[in-house]
Amino acid sequence: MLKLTKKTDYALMAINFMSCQREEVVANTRTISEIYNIPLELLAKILQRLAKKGIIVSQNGPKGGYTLAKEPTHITVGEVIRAIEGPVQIVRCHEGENTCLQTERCTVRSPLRKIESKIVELLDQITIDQMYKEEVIEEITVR
Amino acid sequence: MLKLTKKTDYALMAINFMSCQREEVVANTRTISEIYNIPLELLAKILQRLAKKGIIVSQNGPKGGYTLAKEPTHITVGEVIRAIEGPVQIVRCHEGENTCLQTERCTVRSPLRKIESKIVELLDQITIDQMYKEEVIEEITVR
DNA sequence: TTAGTCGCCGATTAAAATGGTCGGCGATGC
DNA sequence: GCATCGCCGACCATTTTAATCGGCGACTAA
Repeated sequence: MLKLTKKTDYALMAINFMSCQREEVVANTRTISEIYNIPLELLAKILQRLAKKGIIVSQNGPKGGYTLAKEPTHITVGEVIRAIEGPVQIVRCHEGENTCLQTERCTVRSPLRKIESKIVELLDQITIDQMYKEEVIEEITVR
Repeated sequence: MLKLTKKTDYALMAINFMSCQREEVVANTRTISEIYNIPLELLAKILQRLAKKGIIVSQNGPKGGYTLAKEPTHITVGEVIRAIEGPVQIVRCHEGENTCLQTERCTVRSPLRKIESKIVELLDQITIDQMYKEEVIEEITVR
């Protein structure tokens, strides 16, 4: 269906929240989960994944939580999507791996891959802080 | 996961097949299903949907089948995707309809919609006959 | 130093979307 | 009129996604 998972939505919300905090203010999972009505355990997992991918940093112990690992101007939407969902693939089977029944005569895989790379290019151009500036997105171009 | 369904893959394969036929040659479901190893009943449904959406035309009776309703230069990838999957929505909930728990404070819907429209724009620029010309896709640009 | 807060992780269940199947009907050319 | 094809709705199977549970271990404030 060419759509993002809820996990990705949650991830973007959380990152946006952190980007609105002052530097060095740690955001804990519970707070974010309550503000946005996101199931706590689910959000916890998502944040852990983002931390593992180096997009956010965790701080343990009481008064612990998360902060952004880098400036909102250096985190791209594509990066977040890949952290949560893995690589963007609009068609599932790749050249090597695949065993789908259409393999031999598949006429769509290769052309769709090119379209896919255009989409990835687009997603990698948009940073978190740009997302919230209408004008900016209007002006984004993909070569 | 930001990916197309198999149905869409099948639809594109079928349309590509028809576009390779000479004008006025009807392609029947069984033939296409055998060439590409697509389950017959499933393909049948897909073609019916494409016909209903005016992308292909059906011809009933023995020796019946389908032909393209218009030139391959006038069928876009976006159009085919919408025919099979409905409107492209990278985030599920719309402004009006939605009842999701994050509605009140959702910070991602609106920005993601803008990205979505960029993707749609891209898909609507690529026609079936362009899909198979590498150079062309390389040159596609989204404003 | 220790208790409570919080992150970390794997396994499991529930819900939704997708893929694929079945059976009957209607049109039409031979 | 009958075999061949498209048409259609209902159904089941599979896969993906969403959400939950339970236990562990790290850290730091008191």
